[in-house]
Amino acid sequence: MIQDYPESDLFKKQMRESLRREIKNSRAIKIAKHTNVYTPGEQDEMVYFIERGEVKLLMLSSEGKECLLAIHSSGDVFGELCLSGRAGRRETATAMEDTLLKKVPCAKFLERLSTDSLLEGFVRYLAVRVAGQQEVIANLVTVDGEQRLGKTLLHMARQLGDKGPRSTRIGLRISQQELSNMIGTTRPRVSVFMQRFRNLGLIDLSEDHYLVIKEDKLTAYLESIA
Amino acid sequence: MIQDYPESDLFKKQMRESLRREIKNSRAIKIAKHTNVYTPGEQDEMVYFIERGEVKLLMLSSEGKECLLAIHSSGDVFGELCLSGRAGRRETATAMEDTLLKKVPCAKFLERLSTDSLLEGFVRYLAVRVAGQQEVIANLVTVDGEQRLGKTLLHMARQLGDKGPRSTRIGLRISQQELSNMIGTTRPRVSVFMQRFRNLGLIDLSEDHYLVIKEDKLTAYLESIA
DNA sequence: GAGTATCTGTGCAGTATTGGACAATATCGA
DNA sequence: TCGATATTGTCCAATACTGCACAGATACTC
Repeated sequence: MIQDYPESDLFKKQMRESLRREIKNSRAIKIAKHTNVYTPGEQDEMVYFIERGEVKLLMLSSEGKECLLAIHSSGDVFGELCLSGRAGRRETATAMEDTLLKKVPCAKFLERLSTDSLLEGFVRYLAVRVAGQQEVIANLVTVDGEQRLGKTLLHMARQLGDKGPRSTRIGLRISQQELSNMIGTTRPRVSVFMQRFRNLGLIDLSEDHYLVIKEDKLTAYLESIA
Repeated sequence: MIQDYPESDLFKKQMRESLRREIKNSRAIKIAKHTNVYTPGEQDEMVYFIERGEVKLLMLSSEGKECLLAIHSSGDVFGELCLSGRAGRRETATAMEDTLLKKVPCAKFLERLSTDSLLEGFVRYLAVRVAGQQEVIANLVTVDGEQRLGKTLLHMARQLGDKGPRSTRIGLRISQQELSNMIGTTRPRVSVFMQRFRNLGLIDLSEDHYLVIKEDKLTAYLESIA
């Protein structure tokens, strides 16, 4: 089961503050909805910080099928993989809404972490990332589409959701196509599963048509069909 | 396409040396073939260094299906995810052959990296790991079983193989069952694909029955069916 | 070196998934 | 507010995959 990482949340906060010190005088970049921040092969070597908006990371296969790797929202950092030392982006970063970004050269970012004694924290943060991705990989390998969709919804609820007492609302539209590109099935399939979840009361739509996830119920259901 | 990361290789060498300084006086642990180094839930908080042998990391789904996440061989470090700060292992680490390990408490490991000024290098190493896992995820989501098997073989050739002029020999038996647990298909399926690769001369068996991979040909074939 | 366990090749029936298509709905932009 | 665009629900035929089963080949054990 996917869990919260309070230590990592703490670090993200510290990283944010550290980064804000670094970028407070730089101008924010406006990215219009549906436009790219960077594309594969580009060598911008920048780490981005989201002031406002949402950015998704996509990877395209040689046949043009796309995989949605992650959705980042305000306060998040992305593009940090230029730290790997490998030149050239491997993914596309696209704004899902009008977005305000600040950017820092990757070397500067590392320097700043170092001077603020946050390198250990960043190591911890990356270790959490690796662990999380291992879980995603294990899910793709071992469980079926319905289960994967459910877990992905839970994961997004935790990451992007506004937590209520018994449910979590996701204030961002994510199409079935996008969901299918995260879990590796077809869009009609996602439609059927979502329908099923809805009928079972595991998820819901708010009046303003945002997705509401009943975490407890959905978790219980997923365990029951495991 | 999966690529080499020379920077990361350099760091791995440095990390190895640093680690050896830390552990040179500690006794190595013998792990017999097919026995576990650690299992899910265990809280050993250790980072392991492989002196000799091979260790595989497995993750089990609730239904008991297993996912093979990685194979590490001599000179590698594993178990470093205890750095995430989250208590308890999430995977099983199993020796594939009789193996000699040394271990360091995770806090000591971090301390050592810090005193040897290797934290930045470790950040880079982890960034490479995250990037590599993203690629694995994208493959699982976007391409079919044959393609995934091919890419996995190429990946293993680079990671574990003895490179020859035109081919790479993998000096470690990996069963079809294990392969199927890496790529998320069934064993008979892997058998068919392997047969096909063999007939097309993309892979081979050495006289001593080890797997030989013709990287160029296999790469070309995978692109041709993409 | 015989016996046992494991691994591989193969076939097949049943099932799940894909990849269209299309109408109905919801959302966006001017 | 209306028309254009994107998203969703649903269906269906073609196909890919699963989950067996079993014989033959290999590798391991004593």
